[in-house]
Amino acid sequence: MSNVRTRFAPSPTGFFHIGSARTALFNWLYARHTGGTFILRVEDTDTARNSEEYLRVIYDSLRWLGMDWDEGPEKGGSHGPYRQSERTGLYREYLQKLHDAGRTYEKDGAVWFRLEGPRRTIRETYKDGDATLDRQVEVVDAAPVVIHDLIRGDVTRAEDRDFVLVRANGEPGFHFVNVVDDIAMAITHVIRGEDHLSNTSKHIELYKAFGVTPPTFAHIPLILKTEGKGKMSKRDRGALIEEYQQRHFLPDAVRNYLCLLGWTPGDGREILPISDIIAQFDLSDVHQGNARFDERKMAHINQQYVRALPPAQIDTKVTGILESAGLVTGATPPAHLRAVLDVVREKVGALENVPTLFAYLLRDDYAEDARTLENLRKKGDPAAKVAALLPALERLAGEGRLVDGAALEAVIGEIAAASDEKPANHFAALRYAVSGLNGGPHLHDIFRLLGAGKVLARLRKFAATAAR
RNA sequence: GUCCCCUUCGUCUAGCCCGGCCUAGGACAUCUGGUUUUCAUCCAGGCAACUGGGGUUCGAAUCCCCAAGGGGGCGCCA
Repeated sequence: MSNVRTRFAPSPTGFFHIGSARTALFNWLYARHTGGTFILRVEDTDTARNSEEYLRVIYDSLRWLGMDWDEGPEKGGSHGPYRQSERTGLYREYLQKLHDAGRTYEKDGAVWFRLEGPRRTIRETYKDGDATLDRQVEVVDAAPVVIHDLIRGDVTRAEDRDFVLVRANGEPGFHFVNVVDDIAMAITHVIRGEDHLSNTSKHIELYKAFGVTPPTFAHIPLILKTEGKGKMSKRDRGALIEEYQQRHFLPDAVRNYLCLLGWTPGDGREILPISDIIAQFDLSDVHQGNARFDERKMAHINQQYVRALPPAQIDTKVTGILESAGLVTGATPPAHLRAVLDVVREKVGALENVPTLFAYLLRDDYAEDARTLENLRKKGDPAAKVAALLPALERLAGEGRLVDGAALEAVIGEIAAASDEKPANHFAALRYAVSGLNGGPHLHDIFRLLGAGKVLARLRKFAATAAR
């Protein structure tokens, strides 16, 4: 055990952003690495965007990614309550301290924090989105403060304007509650996104006003859009953790990838168990530059994790996915399901593709890939090929040898040779006729799983589409 | 506009702190070949970077300065 106390302090917004997940992760990792305490605190001061449902999203996402908290909502702890909406008494108390120290004043119904230093009024242009505003503002020549940052070293910055502590509607503002709670919860390390770095001088001013030594800071790099300008926003593809849950990514894989965004394991491995990551993780090794999100790399890592899964676990996951896609029901014969799983297991990469890749084994109405058909037609009408093969295959079926790979190969080779073509095209035509796809398990495996009746029915149906 | 942070292959990065072992390494992506009569996997190989300019030094990706570029803050959002 150590005295390290980190916290993740999200506000309930209804979604869980990948940047938030990574911030939570680094806090969690550092706490686990040091044997410290990881605290979850919900910053729900903005009552307008607050609901129980939104809180669930946070809890579920954290748990899905395997980040357990030692103190926080649904867990308790000695520094609670852990929802800011339940801590108003504390904020009143701390506001009084600032008031008594003469560091507050009221303006437009809000309570402001008074910076110390000479004041003057300036006129400035300020960019707000696309608009450029021209405004008058009172600035303060406050003494610069130093932010001790484990990732960026000492950062010196002078805050130059007063800020709101309590809004006119009575709700305390972010900077104020954030600092008060970090003090009250005895947070030792504040690990957050670099977008907070400039605001940290406000926080240092508050710590000074309270007469409290600030915690150690660690401002981690941001996650940028895959393409284009700026950081990942919730509208970007891949920005929300929910998406990965829905797409059946493995949480361990997502978490592993997130670790790689802004940090590199010292031993050179990229894919490694969380216990090894915890052992190696340190804030001083976190990068300074922002990282671009790359879903392809995450997909690759995910695939590695899927392939490393024990067969029984793959089966369980695949079955669940097939069930939720309506492909496997109570009516599905268990023996058939087992046989399907045996071939799926060998072929599976991304779990999200399982339904589209294997529907034809479980149902007669399945999607056919138009591009595959198009490509096949470039090498001659595939339906004509199937029609040419049909009599021989029917004969094979009659002998019960349709699933015999060698026999199948011999028959197809013979017919192909007769028309002076490569057998591969005939294989592809048959495959398309029974699966609507251009790849998958061995043809004789597909035939075996479908059974001669279905195979011949599908072949006849497809052969009938041959141009005359 | 202003303040703060950052800058190695297309992307994530190793190396940088403690200059020479860097002909700059790995991974993803991509391309080529092999395995698989398919697809996926797997294997082998290729393409590809020290932002620019000054300095310091016998020697700089590594140290210093400037510029440019990127990111973020400047809200009675968090």
